[in-house]
Amino acid sequence: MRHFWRRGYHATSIDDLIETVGVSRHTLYSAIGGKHEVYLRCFDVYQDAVVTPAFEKVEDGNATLDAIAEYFEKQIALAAAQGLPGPGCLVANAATETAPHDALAAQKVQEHHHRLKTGFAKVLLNAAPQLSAADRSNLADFLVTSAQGLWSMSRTVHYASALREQASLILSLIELRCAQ
Amino acid sequence: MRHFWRRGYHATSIDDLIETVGVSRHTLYSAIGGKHEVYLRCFDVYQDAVVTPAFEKVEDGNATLDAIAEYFEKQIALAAAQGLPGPGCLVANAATETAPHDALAAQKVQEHHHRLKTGFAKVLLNAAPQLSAADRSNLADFLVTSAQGLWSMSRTVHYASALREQASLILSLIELRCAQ
DNA sequence: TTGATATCAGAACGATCATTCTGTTATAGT
DNA sequence: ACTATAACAGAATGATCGTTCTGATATCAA
Repeated sequence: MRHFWRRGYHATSIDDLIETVGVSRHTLYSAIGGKHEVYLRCFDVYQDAVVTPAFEKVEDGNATLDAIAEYFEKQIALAAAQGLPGPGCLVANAATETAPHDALAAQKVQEHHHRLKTGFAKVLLNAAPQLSAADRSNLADFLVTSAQGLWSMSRTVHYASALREQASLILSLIELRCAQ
Repeated sequence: MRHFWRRGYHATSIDDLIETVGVSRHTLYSAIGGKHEVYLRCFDVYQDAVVTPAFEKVEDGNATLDAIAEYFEKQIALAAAQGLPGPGCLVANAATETAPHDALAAQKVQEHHHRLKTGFAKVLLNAAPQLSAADRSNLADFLVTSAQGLWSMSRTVHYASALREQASLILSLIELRCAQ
């Protein structure tokens, strides 16, 4: 997963995978099936290992905008810990690299976006109940797109501070809109 | 350029290039140098052929927020004309695929981001002169990140309407902030 | 201890990759 | 018309790719 995450699908070879995991070629193929199957399974691993720890507070029924700030901050801190320019987000990377030509990867991306949107929408329902459902839906989509932009940026940027400023600006704009 | 744009660097082969362009292998290598050199030149071609036509109004000294809306709309219309899910933006794709492991590509991405930021900042200076320079700089960065997010989305989304809603929401948030 | 299962290291395969090289043909200047 | 230059098609090369296959080794229940 870490190889696909950092280097992408095409730039990761079977040798990279078996060398890092310490498993034999035969085992990889007999147990999982091949490179593409491994890739697809990585999305599920990524959800459990990376997305859930940072995002589950957002998915809590009583979350506020702070939970979104915490999601951003956790992912930025993770990126900084792994070294910037960093790996970004496995799913965001897949959205640009593989999704347009890989229906199964595209489905994993869609599922992730749906998860994010649902979480963001739940927070917006708490934070700005006066907004229409359509407005909240659009704002949730906006947050998904913003996350996509942020994690793309984290692959080219050298300082976490740039990402933190971006994240806080996104949230301040949301707050401004919610206060309307 | 179109191959790199749509399929990315690793998924594009020399055969793809010479077949599409109608040039011989020998000519490609003697005239340009190799795959990587072709790739790097494509960024310049892309600036002239795609970015400038959509963005030059933003770079005009007297541009308003409408010019940014027009930039978004032109790129969305182009994506829709090429078929969604589309190729997105060559530079945005490079930001996630190659930039982290290719210093020269990373430089092209940086130059593009700087171009966008400078254009956006110029508009903000006209639209909201009461804001501090730091605020305008942050908002310009935000617009760069938003563009990155939008063009990433355009590689997974099936309807241009989703992109148009996103673009208009981004602009409405900017307007809200500028009216403060 | 035996036998079945699982995992191992590594060779082998066909395909594709980027790149270089070999002749041949077209073009353009004199 | 002649010559030099440029572009051509395509073979050849060495490397790497994903995948399959082979035989050896380890694990573990009976």
